[in-house]
Amino acid sequence: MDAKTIYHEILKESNLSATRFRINTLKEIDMAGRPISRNELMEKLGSNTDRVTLYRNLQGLCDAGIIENVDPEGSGYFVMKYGKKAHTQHHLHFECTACKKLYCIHEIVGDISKIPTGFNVKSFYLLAKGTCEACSTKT
Amino acid sequence: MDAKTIYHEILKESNLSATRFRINTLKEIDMAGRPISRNELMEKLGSNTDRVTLYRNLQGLCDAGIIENVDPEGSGYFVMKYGKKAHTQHHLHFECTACKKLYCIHEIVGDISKIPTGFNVKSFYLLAKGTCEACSTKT
DNA sequence: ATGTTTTTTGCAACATAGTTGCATTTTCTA
DNA sequence: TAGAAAATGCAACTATGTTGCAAAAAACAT
Repeated sequence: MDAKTIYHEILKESNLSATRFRINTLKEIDMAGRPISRNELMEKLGSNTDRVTLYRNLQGLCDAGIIENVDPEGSGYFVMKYGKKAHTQHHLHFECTACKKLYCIHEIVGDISKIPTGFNVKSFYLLAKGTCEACSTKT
Repeated sequence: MDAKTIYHEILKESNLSATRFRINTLKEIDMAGRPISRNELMEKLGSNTDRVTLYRNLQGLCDAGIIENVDPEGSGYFVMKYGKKAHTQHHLHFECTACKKLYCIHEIVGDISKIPTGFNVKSFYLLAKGTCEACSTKT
């Protein structure tokens, strides 16, 4: 089963049409192996990619539970949910302001249960910003 | 000493001109008593308020250390820093998606020290979203 | 208090991010 | 493979944030 067929299967399992656009999008997200931004996706998919179609498909893939947006505050960072070790929501994400990459820091987690009663929590994010080791050591 | 004079003094201490715009802006932020968004500020200051001037002044007031943006990820929530109990950065903020108000949840704090070495941390945020008690109980 | 200098304001224009509607194309189904 | 259903790509629009500059306001020296 080649790569194209894998994503075809994933889409079919969620009752989504296996369009070329969706297959290419999933392939790029999966190959990145880390949460990837819309802008980086645009670059990988080709600069002539339609912005609207990308927005709509990323939203649709999130709704279907195939991918996940781990940083809905900014412009979004998307990661595969399917078939990988669960990308649990409540660890820290570190965004490098230089290279724009997002790192998962599993050493720091949040405990929603300590939020006072009365608040109806829908989402919970831990985010740090700064420069990663690679960017910090550049001259 | 009336209210206007108080803000005049605060501005002068930071070597900022005590303009009507800045005094009104500080008054609204102070009266809110909680972190207030740019949009809410615009409403309070009057819909004919210039967007550019508001952006520039909020930035300037932050730079001067008079106010603080507790959510620089989204569109920003501003709170008085001066003369109040310190608004420490590392507790959770809860944003109500219905009324757009931001609540400080001091029960949950983050521990930056657990971030692995190599990462050069500049900022650190904890954010939850959902509905607050008032909005949750509305029909 | 008044005139001069400096800073701030308000406007026009621009840039980026995200959304909506719709005709055309692609994918699905029988 | 033909018709039905869904997705794509385009134009246009909204919201958010930024830059440059002339006019107005504030600060300052006299």
